Amino acid sequence: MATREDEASAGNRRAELLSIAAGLFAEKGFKNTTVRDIADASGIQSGSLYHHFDSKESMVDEILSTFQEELFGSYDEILTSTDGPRARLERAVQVSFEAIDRHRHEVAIFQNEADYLGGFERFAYLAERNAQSRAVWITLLDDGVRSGALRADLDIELTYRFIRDTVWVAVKWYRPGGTLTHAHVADQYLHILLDGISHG
Amino acid sequence: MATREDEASAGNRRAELLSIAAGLFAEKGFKNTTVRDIADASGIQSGSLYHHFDSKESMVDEILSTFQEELFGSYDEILTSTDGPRARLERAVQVSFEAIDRHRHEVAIFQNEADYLGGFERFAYLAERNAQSRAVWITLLDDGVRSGALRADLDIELTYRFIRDTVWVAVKWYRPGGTLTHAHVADQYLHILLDGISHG
DNA sequence: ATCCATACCAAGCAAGTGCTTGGTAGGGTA
DNA sequence: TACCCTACCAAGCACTTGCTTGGTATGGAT
Repeated sequence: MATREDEASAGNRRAELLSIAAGLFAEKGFKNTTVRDIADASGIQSGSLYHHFDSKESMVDEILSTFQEELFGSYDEILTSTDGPRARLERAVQVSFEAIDRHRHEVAIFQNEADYLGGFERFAYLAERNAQSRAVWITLLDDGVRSGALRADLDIELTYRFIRDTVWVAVKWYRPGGTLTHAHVADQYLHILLDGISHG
Repeated sequence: MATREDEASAGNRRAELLSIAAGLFAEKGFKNTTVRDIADASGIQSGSLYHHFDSKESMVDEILSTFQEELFGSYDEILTSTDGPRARLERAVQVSFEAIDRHRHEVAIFQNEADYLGGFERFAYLAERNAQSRAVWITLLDDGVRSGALRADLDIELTYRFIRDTVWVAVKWYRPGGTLTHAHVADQYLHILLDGISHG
């Protein structure tokens, strides 16, 4: 019978391999990363990966779905909070930059591969998550306009796209442990987004 | 001896094949597009591509370098113009959205593949172009702050990244011929960037 | 001592990859 | 007529790809 330690160590090895794979997928792209790349980086043979995982696809599947479950948990907390519209918008931005800080590989994979992977039935949930994310931001922006916190003449759809794009694309240059903290980047970004860069 | 018509028709076929390749590279990625994909889309055999081009790499090379030559020509015009700092910043944003409108495949390829291709000596110019682009925006932002057109407390480096990212990432969703014109998108974007989305 | 699950290796297969080769149809040139 | 250039085809080569197979070492449970 498997003890708790066995499962933990088995889970650890799985998690370790997934983490290595995530780094490679993020850096080189999913299709451009071979199972031999992952195996080499893990110090094992390529065939040995198939003891832990069904396929290369199932690896990226597990990486993405696990991450998204956590991220959308955070969004749900914001939507159900009692904070004001502006505070909730700020919180959503901060949470997103936190995600980039803590799960940059996962964010990068989602940004780079969602289009390609979305073509497979198995990854249909990626499109659903996209729609869910859009709903979150549109809600926050609508509430902001209705409450008077945001300009009434905003093009909500375009504003949503600009926010989404600017937030997530930061994964291309943000590096945890550098001089910029994710909180600082979020602050600066919110300053630009809310007040603009123009003088006065 | 080759007549002018021969060269034109030869050039046309080349350009046609390059355009088809650019569409596929943009849609599926460079590595993920096979020479057979390009050949099929062109209605010829894969081997026949090698009558026109040395390699798959040389195709994407020609696509990217041609586009960048044109784009940076536009940036140079802005830098040498006599307009004020704010007008030049607006013009740079507009020119960039025009590029997305007219050369979305090329922009998409550059956005998606610059990291991967940049690893090859042949594509070292991509990094140079990136530095050149950064110099353009930093100059415009510096001039803006010095002239008083932009806030004095701006984090120039972060602002540059936000502008660059937001402008170019629009290639992921902008489609020419849709309800949104590139000029409208540029206007809305500048409105957000310069004045912010906050009320008052 | 026996058993068994975990984690791995060594070898290789079928499909797909970029690219090469030898050849041909057709239209202009000398 | 003889020649040549452009644009292509048909076939295939060397290599890489994801994945499979049959086996082994290790360590804990019975």
